Amino acid sequence: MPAEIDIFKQLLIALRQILRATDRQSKQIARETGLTTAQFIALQVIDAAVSLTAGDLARALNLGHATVTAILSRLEALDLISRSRPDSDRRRVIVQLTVSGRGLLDDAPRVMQNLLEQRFAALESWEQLHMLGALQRLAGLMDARDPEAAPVLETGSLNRAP
Amino acid sequence: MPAEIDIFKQLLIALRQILRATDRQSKQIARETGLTTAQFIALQVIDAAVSLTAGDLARALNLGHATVTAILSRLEALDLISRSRPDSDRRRVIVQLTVSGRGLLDDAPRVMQNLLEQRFAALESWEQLHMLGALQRLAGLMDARDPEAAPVLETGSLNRAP
DNA sequence: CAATATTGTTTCATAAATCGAAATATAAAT
DNA sequence: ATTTATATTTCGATTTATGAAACAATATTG
Repeated sequence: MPAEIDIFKQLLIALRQILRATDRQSKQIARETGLTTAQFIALQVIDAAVSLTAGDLARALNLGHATVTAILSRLEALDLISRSRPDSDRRRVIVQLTVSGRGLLDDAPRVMQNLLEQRFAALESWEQLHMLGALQRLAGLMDARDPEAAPVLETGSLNRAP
Repeated sequence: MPAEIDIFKQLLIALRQILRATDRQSKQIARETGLTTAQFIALQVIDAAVSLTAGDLARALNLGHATVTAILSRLEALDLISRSRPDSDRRRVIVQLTVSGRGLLDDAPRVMQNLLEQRFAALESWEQLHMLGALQRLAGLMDARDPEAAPVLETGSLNRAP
């Protein structure tokens, strides 16, 4: 039985490495754009979503509503996002990128992601699929609910606009 | 070429799912132990390392020295860690878990990790290796340096004590 | 219809995280 | 002995983060 435990430990080690790399990346890019990490990540999530409310954002970031309100206020003051209340339900606040916000993201030096993309593209096709399968499987396993229900399109309302 | 891009996008989606799940997990456990997220994660890293200094910790967490000093001071005030200057080099501060610190980690409800461990253990052996291989490969790809140099034991001085 | 409950966001107060720059202390180098 | 480099802390200032309470709009239901 020691073998199984060891494999799991190694899995956690690899996972931590990935987490660390991702974290480092976010912080670096945030610094280069002049934003804080939280602000930059929020901006990315807003960009990735077709349409989302303040509450959606709080859920997506695992943050409290109050925290998100503060972050949004700063991003709004920087003219990177806009808030508006839809007539359909005037309690909601829908959040959107402004032109400046989109510009910032477009200009953001995505060196790390591009590097990963390049390296990934250099892999054999079968290995890409392999890796994707493994990651999706893992994501399913980490889901608090049914591990078999690993819906690829499960990101809240986070389907990128075309 | 659209196929390759799509696979990469899906990879990023799965990655974000994993990141989100991990984040949610950390926050939940931290709350249940009465610590903040930053404090709990720091404690985990300290635990995982055989021996580490304040600077090591800052590096491992991708945080500034000043930040780590503050976190350590709070953990020390809670009697969860201890600081000491070794005679060999009295500039350094080596950080260690106290008995209480170890106790807290042992008692911490690791439900999510246990859940993952269970589900992972339920996989076929070949699939475990599969997944591990894919994760290690990905971790290598995300390394800012040479992607081929994906040393499994590359965690700074973070090799868990036996 | 009106009273009530629910939902979504913001305000408020407070603690902690975060950073850069400067200060301090030790070690290493010349 | 000076100088240079390393390691941590202190200081000051902003941002993050949270829960509770306040508000506003919608939904429910009696």
